Amino acid sequence: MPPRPARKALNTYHHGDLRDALVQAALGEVELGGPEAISISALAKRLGVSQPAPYKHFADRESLLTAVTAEAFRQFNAILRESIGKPSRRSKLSRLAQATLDFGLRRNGVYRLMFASRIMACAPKGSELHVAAMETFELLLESLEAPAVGLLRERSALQIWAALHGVVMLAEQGLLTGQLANVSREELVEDIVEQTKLALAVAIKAADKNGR
Amino acid sequence: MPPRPARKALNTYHHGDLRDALVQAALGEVELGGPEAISISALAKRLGVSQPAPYKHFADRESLLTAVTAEAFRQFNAILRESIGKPSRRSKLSRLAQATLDFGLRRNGVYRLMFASRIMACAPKGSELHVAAMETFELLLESLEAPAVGLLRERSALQIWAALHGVVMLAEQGLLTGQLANVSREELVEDIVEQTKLALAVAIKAADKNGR
DNA sequence: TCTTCAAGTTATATCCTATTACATTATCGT
DNA sequence: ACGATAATGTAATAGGATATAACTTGAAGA
Repeated sequence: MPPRPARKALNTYHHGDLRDALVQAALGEVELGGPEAISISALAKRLGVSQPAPYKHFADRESLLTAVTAEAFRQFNAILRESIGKPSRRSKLSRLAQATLDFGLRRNGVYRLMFASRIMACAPKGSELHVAAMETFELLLESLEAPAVGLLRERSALQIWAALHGVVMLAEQGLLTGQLANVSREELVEDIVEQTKLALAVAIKAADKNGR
Repeated sequence: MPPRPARKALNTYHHGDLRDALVQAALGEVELGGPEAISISALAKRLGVSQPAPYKHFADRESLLTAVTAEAFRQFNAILRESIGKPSRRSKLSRLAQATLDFGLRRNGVYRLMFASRIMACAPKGSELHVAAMETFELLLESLEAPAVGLLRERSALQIWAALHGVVMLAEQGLLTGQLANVSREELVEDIVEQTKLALAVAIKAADKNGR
């Protein structure tokens, strides 16, 4: 029997949905072993097609990685949207931050592909990938429930975003040692959220004072 | 003539200092193309030795990467030490932060190797690499000129460290768009430093109030 | 129906990692 | 000084990955 039911072709010759199957399978590999774990030929074997078949859908390994990264961002965005949406006693920002931490630690291979590979750096503005990544930042801005607007708002968002990344990276790399090892990551993230809110409040007060 | 003067052997057969030459050459490759740019055989060719020669010094590609990463940390530490040391009107913390930003953007391939590859995650405690990385954190703690001690001090250090990483990553990946694109990275880093100091001051005051 | 094109196939070139067996030089004990 | 031995090279080769070229199959529209 064919390795995948396929959407159209039930005969063995045409897979029917190879492009999508490749992206999904690759995402699975990345989840375990990070970006460098993706092997075109291994994926082809796993999906029951010949080794060069993937090249009908992706020009090279890099372009497959790009598609996989874009898909990862879409999945991440869906998770963030859900975390913001559900009612809770905690703030939207706090929920988004915790969801990011969770994603970053649980699916660290994927996270590294998204935020720490050179794939993103090569994505031109307006590309599928760049759009998906920008949407993530939009969600962050949305979750920042504060009266700040414009640059001040973006700066605050950036700072919390940056701090979050850092915690995920450092935690994953075993650099949270010393007394920090005894503090839960959730607590650290809450610290960051609170600190950002505090700084933002101070900045807004200062801006008001100048404004009147 | 031999490609490198070598320390001892002037004959062509023995390179004389291949291990170190490999690490240095690899560091150069990483600087341009990131961790995945390292190729054992390319390095061997570049250094004028046979392709399997490097395997006399490193068991496999990964173990070369580990040595390169450790060397990168030592170089980074030297830069940080210098930045802290030289007199300036700015605070030690600010100088260290700016030096980190500069390193992260200018030598981004190396930076990614240090903070965004899975190499660090595999380094056992006490290894050459882990020791070098811990020293970096020590320097950060040292630069944090504040009366805070113990956990509070470490938490503050972590937060500033995390935020710094985030800015470097996001900047490198072209995610500083919108109005943020018009703000210099140096300014963003200064924001982070100031914010951390503010939060720390608040925390210390709170701790004092509880303590008396 | 017949032509055409997207999506497969086999075969092959090239590059890289890694191992094995062998060669050469450095070092150190006697 | 000399000779054994370890360290550090080389050549040959296996195995796996990316990528391309040329051919094949079947789906879908004129």
